[in-house]
Amino acid sequence: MATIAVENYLKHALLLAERSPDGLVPMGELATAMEVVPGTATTMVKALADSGLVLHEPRRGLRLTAAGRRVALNVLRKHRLVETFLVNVLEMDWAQVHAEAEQLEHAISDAVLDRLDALLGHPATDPHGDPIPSVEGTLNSAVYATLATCATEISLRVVRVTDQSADFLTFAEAHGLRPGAVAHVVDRNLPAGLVTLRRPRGKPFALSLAAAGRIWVAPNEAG
Amino acid sequence: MATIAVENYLKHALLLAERSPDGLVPMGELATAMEVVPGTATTMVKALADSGLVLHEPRRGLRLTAAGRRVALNVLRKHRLVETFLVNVLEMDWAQVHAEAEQLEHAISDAVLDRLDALLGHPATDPHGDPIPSVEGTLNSAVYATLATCATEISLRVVRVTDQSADFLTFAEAHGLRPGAVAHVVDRNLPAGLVTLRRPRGKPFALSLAAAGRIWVAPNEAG
DNA sequence: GGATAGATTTTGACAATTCAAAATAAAGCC
DNA sequence: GGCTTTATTTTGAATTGTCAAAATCTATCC
Ligand SMILES: [Mn+2]
Ligand SMILES: [Mn+2]
Ligand SMILES: [Mn+2]
Ligand SMILES: [Mn+2]
Repeated sequence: MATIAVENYLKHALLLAERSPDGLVPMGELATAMEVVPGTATTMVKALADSGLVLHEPRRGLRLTAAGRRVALNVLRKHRLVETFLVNVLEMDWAQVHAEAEQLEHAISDAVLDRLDALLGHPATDPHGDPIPSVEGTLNSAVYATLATCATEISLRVVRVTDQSADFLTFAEAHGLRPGAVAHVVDRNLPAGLVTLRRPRGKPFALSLAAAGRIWVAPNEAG
Repeated sequence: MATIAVENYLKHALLLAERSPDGLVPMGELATAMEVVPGTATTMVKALADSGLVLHEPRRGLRLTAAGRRVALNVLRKHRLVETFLVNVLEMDWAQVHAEAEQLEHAISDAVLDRLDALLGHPATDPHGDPIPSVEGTLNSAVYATLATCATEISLRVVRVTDQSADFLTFAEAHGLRPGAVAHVVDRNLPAGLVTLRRPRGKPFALSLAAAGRIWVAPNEAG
């Protein structure tokens, strides 16, 4: 059985590898994600390489092996199904559940995972719109436009909020920016770094380009 | 924050202290419960004593302090509420849930605990009839008769099954011996070490005195 | 009252995970 | 090409939790 530390390293390696064209994860990025000093990441990556869970390319970075990816996807599936459970069944605040899931993802057995999945009706995404890996180990990695990059003056549907910080999620929630919400970009002022939004029957409000970039959107078919 | 190991030691210390008249837990019993060699228990108990969670009486045993008891009750509450959730909501096998709760009890925050408690309707006992400590830290330690000691030929209600092993629980379940079930002792043969039971509309069946001692019963008021 | 058996403690060691700080490699810049 | 900056690795040490085996108590039994 993978230890909690091993599960966390592999999960973060997967998330970073997904955002990298060639799947190579620099050591420093992993260390930052894990909130450890670089030397600690090096030590752990070497141990993971010895267990066949990653490939270590010295001074370049690391890659998940098939075995490592399998473990990482299982942990990520647990994380996101737990978040969905905490929000949909226990009615917890979506800004809080990431921290809870960070612990629970290591304590849930595959048997409990299956029951949770059934209870929730086999959801495809978690409360933030993050895709839930399937039991078979496939992960929907579709990329969308964001409020920082999408067309203006057309109706949009929020599909994903890619920031786990409680502050940001509370802000998003306060403005109704949850997956499924409808909105459109009224104006984008690049020099000022501002995006102005409006939701149906709502007042226009502004957010920074950086914040807008964390909200993924699709054209609103029904809009 | 107490580590997982510390939480487990304190929880087992509490369970052993509850079954001891003066609250003194011999080192060997703790070591056996924790499945470690005696020296390991000594080392840990000294560390717990340094943190003010137990009192170490060398060569005699240990006692929980108020602080240690508080932590232990919180872990036990998590354990038993999780078991209840797994059986009542996720519909898992009551023989399986102890092992699952053994992990989950360390991953559940107090916030999640509160929500679970509300979802379950503030239960007083878990699926095995084990009392769930209250938020305030009280633990119902009522002692009942067992099938090995109770009167014969009167209607009984099962109130508790005090064995966490999956094998025993599966056996009990197969004979309908869950808390709430009604049965009576047909015969008790001490030399043979056998107790013969019968459930309403069921065939008589036998079990050992040792097994019978793990099933707690009360007179069946409605019987 | 001393030998003995059983429980407990001590000692020395190891695995896992981490940090601080020094050493090294790579990449980019005159 | 040598110099500088930055990322990575190495080294030495600490912490937590564990075991094996030796040492030490303590209660009990002639
Ligand atoms: Mn985690
Ligand atoms: Mn999420
Ligand atoms: Mn446990
Ligand atoms: Mn129980």
